[in-house]
Amino acid sequence: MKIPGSVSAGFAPALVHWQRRDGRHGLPWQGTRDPYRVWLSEIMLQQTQVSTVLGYYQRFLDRFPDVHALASASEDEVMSLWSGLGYYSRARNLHRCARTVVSEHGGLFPSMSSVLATLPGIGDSTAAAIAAFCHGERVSIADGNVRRVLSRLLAFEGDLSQARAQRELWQLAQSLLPEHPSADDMVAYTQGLMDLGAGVCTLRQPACERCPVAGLCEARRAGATDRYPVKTRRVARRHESWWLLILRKRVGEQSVVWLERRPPRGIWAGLHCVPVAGDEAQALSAAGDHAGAARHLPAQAHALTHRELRLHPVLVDLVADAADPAIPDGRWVPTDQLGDVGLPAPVRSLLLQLPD
DNA sequence: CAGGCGTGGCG
DNA sequence: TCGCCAAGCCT
Repeated sequence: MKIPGSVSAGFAPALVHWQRRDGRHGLPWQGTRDPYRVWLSEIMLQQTQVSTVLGYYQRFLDRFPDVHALASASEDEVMSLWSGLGYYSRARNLHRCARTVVSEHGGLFPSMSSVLATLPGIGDSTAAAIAAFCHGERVSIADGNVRRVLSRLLAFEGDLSQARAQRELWQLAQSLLPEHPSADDMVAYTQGLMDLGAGVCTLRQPACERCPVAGLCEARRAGATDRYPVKTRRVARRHESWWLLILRKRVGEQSVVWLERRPPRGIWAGLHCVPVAGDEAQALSAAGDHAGAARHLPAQAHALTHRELRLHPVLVDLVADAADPAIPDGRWVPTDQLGDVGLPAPVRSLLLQLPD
């Protein structure tokens, strides 16, 4: 695809100028070139909105002020701080990445995006963001904002549900970069792409009247911003029912619940969780002799990207001297220490609101 | 390469 | 309620 000369010449300067005047400047990961802080923010922001990340980011920085602190932590502590943020492989890769940076790079993040992209959890887009923000490297990010902004700007007809079209659009993004940018230019340009996508060139009802490049936009000229980005594939969401077995007992003043570790792959991989069964009979059989005391709590829906879960919590109170459940790899966790383990969001919320 | 992987917000 | 998706990566 060929880019009109006016677009390739005008886009980057207009975007840089606009970002400096009207873009976002107060986010906690802005105004620094510390690769650790930029990296942490970029990982958290993968598929996650700014408003969601804010609280997690500050807590992480408070606990792990630098890459050494993070590398020295246990994986469980990292997971507990990540709990609720989702896409938990990001947290494990974050931890692995910190250890790799310390053990193989002397505690310093590599500068070049191509080297950054070899680290766990850092793909091409995140590598570009880090290198552009920290060192002004002339590389383009390729996130959802860029795909939407550029597919409209160029009236790009490729189907972005296919990898090939995404690669093609990324090439176009590279060709739209400022020609001879200073480091500050690359920071403003990269941030500008994100700011434009997040606040102006939005999915629904884009605010073209506030857009600095509306005059260059092909979709706008055709009055067809809603046709882009082109995406055909739909997400098929499977419905499943899960029974959550909550085993609880009193130990002195406090109560404890039985948690096991989720398998290393799949949903909530590696997190702590109450035992999960595929149907009611299995759940009650896991409760063993105590199944008679089972209380069925209200079912709740929980949507994941590819599945729609219907969660059926079953609460069983055991006597204080009851034997441990015949479930491997589990342990009793005091309810007032649930904040210290990585739990899936619905499980955390469930355990925090148990009836007496 | 297509599919798997969380959660919350929005219209 | 439902579908879509948000600063994507890994296998």
